[in-house]
Amino acid sequence: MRLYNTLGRTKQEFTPQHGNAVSMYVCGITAYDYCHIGHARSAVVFDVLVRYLRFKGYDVTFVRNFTDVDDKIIKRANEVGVPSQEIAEKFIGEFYVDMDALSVLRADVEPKCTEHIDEMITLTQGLIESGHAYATPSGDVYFKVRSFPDYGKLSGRNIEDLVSGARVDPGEEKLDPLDFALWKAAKPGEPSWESPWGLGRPGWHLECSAMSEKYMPLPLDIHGGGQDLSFPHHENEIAQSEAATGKEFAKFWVHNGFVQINSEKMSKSLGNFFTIRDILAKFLPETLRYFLLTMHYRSPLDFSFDSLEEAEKGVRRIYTALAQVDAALAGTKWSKTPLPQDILDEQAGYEQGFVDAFEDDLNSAAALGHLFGMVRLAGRILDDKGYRKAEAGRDLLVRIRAEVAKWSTVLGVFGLEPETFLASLKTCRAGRAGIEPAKVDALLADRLEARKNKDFARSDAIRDELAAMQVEVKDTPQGQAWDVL
RNA sequence: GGCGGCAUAGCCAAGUGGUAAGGCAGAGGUCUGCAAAACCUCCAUCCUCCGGUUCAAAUCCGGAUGCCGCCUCCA
Repeated sequence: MRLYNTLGRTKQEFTPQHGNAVSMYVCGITAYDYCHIGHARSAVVFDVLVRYLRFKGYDVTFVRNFTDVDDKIIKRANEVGVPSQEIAEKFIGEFYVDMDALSVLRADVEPKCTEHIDEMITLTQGLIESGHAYATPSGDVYFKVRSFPDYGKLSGRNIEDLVSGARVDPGEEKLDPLDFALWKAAKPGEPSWESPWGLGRPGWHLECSAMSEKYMPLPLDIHGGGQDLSFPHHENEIAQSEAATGKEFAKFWVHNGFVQINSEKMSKSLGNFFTIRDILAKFLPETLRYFLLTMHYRSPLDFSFDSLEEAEKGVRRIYTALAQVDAALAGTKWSKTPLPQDILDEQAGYEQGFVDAFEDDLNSAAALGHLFGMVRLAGRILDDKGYRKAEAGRDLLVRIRAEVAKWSTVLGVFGLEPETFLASLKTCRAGRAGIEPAKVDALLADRLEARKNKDFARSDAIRDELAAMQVEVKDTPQGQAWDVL
């Protein structure tokens, strides 16, 4: 497959270095708060990448870390008045709740920073010995950026450009403003560990270098993360790891685009901030996951509840079609009517298109287009009285159903029983609209009575009343049904 | 100031130099007591603007305009 590599800024053919094995490291969360929609996007994007690589038959080792000691965690802990480790553990637990809801698979290894202090100390020591880092009198250790000539190769910056933006905070003892902390001397009230430089804790960038190398050989096949991490976090990881090992750190750098609100960055200070829970209070997890896949992973994604509602309609359309296909396949009598070749060709085209889309830089948005094509084709078969009862028509529906099932394992969407999903969706939408099902049922009973008496005026009046409640009545062969308007 | 990204129909959105996927909305139709739902069909001669390269450009190059991101913690 072709993958966009930030290192080089081009799509490149992805081939694992060692046969079938793929090593992939993705920067996980800093556990200090509930996950927001941006975390959801990153998690889903890389989840789909892992699922697709496995689908292609690769043996993927996927490592995703937890940052469980960090300034933000400590700050939060101090506000609440509990140990920082307690905050980290709580939000790691909450991370799993959200990710499980979104069908994001667990990584093979999920290392925590605090469990790899020794590795980080060893790495830092090595960097000091080789002249790439230095300790200060107060017990900090900094990486000497100018000792690493390739610094800036990922983000396309050169050292001179960076000088103007760099700054030294009061109290720092950097030899050069560009240098960044590998190890921070302990301050009162902070968690700390023994080290050759006294009590302290690791800097943020260090952990990914230490943990990725521990679990996978360098160079990594793929290193991923959000676009914002490319500088300075990933740049610093490269500097640390390559300076320490002399090996290339990662072959492919994959970065997902940001989630925006009204084309602006989401941030707590702007008040345009949505957690995964905020969204799942109103929408099904599968709707959110589908929504995230309707845009290419590198594009900025503008989030709004209106777009989510649109996505919800899309998911419903697919599941509704699948339910109808399943119902038709329950039939038993089949004719010998053949299907025209162009219909078979069309289906083959969608199947190929789906693969091609994923092969071209994980283009889930294009792939979903082909899925809709298949579903439309199924609709045409079902709509044709001859085809829907023909063996050839049945075979095509079976083929479409199998294709959807196959891709649902990659997308992590459309894998449920259609009727189960549609029932959940109805409950979800009714809840959002504030509809009381008992009240609806009572009115429907009255309407049924009126219809038995052919009192259509009364029947229609009740229908209007229900419509005012956002309830839409449908008269089906099986009787009355309702849905949310 | 430095680095980078994006501009495609009413809205969302894919698009790898060869003649504009898909979704939502909208219109027509089938069905229905009438509806709704569902399904079918239709819906951009054109891709922000101006130049250029090419037999051929939404796609490549140059310029303009607008929006956004990174350079400080950030998915």
